[in-house]
Amino acid sequence: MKLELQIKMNPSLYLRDPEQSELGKNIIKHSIQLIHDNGFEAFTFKKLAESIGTTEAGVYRYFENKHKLLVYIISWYWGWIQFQLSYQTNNISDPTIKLKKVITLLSKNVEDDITTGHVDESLLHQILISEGSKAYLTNHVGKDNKQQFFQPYKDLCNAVGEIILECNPKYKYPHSLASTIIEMAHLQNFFMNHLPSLTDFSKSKNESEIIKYLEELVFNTIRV
Amino acid sequence: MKLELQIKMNPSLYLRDPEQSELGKNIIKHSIQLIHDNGFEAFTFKKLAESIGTTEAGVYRYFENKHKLLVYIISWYWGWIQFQLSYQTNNISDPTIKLKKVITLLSKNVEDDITTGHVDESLLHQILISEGSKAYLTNHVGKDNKQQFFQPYKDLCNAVGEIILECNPKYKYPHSLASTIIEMAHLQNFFMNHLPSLTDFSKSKNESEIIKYLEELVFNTIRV
DNA sequence: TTTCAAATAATAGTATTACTATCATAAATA
DNA sequence: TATTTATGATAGTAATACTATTATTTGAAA
Repeated sequence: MKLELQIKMNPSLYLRDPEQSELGKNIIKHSIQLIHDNGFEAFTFKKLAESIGTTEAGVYRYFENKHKLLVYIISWYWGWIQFQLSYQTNNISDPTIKLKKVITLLSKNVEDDITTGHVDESLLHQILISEGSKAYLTNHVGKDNKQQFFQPYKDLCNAVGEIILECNPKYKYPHSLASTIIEMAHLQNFFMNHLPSLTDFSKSKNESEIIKYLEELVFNTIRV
Repeated sequence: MKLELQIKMNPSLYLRDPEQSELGKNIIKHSIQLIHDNGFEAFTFKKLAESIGTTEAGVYRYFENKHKLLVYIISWYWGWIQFQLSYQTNNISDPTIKLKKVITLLSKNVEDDITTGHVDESLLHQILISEGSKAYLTNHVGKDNKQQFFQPYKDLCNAVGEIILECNPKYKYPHSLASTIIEMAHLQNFFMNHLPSLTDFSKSKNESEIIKYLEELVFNTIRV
């Protein structure tokens, strides 16, 4: 028997559930590849359809527009990270170790998880770095938020906030620090690779330095 | 005699210098207003031209495309912030006070600077919060970087890094911490207003809380 | 086995966007 | 006065982001 990890998605994100058909799974798989390769701006449903071997109309039956598709795969990623987090911190009682696991999980280049057939988590991680903030940096963020599009991100932020509070129950900014960790794990990675003078990791280009930087930042600020 | 602040811009960003004509200044002024009001995605040269009372072709004589125009106004903003920074920290010797000034300058809602006729810095500050990262989160970041499009941002990051080193010459991540401060001053503001559960400032929606959060973060991490 | 509904494929069409090109005119300058 | 330069007016193109229609396939219920 094969174990398959299923992540529950917000149905408002899609018109037809892409997990339920081959075409749907192909849409997810090829979207991830194309957005990774050419960036979200250059990504169109026409190119996606060509890459799959279907038609534009076929894609539109699954997703209203490319923004919802982006939010879908990003939500999927946060759901997967949330699962990794609870899996990896299971049975660990020391909150400091848990928090270090969080930082590492968010910063380190991910390996493809074979239990999720059509999703390449390594590519997804790269997409999150370059395109992640485009999910919410829009004019319609309020509307999207009302439809719970960002729930997986918020859930993760809450979970990380909880761990921060376990480390120091008196710390006043657990959610802000959590969102700072999450965002900076990605942004410092982007800077390291594309605008290295905005970081201090230029020579090695290794995520372990980002982890050190973030650990120092986080543990110095919560140990007041 | 009227004092006018002129910020020197990278000529590769424009085809014709917008500072040198009324139409050019109008392009900057109305771009800022439109991008602020509707977001960068909804912003088009056609709408801009209509808003000014010129034609699309007229705008294209100044800027090759809307992305370069965005990078232009963002660069302008960083240049202006850099000037504010050196002006406000002039004659201050205590690096701790300087660094606090930096955090406040980046976090606090800006007031319109009357010495810059056609630019509304308050709107620009809002644009930086919602659209700032779109300047570099592109496929062509490497090409843009080679053309020095992000020099004003890097210069600011360096200047802040210098102040951090004045506070603690042994601190290992001055540039990463500088870029973290700059980015988080904006991002926490965005979250506070649009996704409040990612922060701990929900009730007040006041920038002074972001300042407190960042000060605690920064001074705890550099005082090792 | 038929039948019937659902999913998909094939094709066409529209409004908008992101440009490029051309030509006339007005203003500035030599 | 001649001439360069900026602007205005208009047109046109390829691509994007969709919507609509019809035909075909597939797979499950009757």
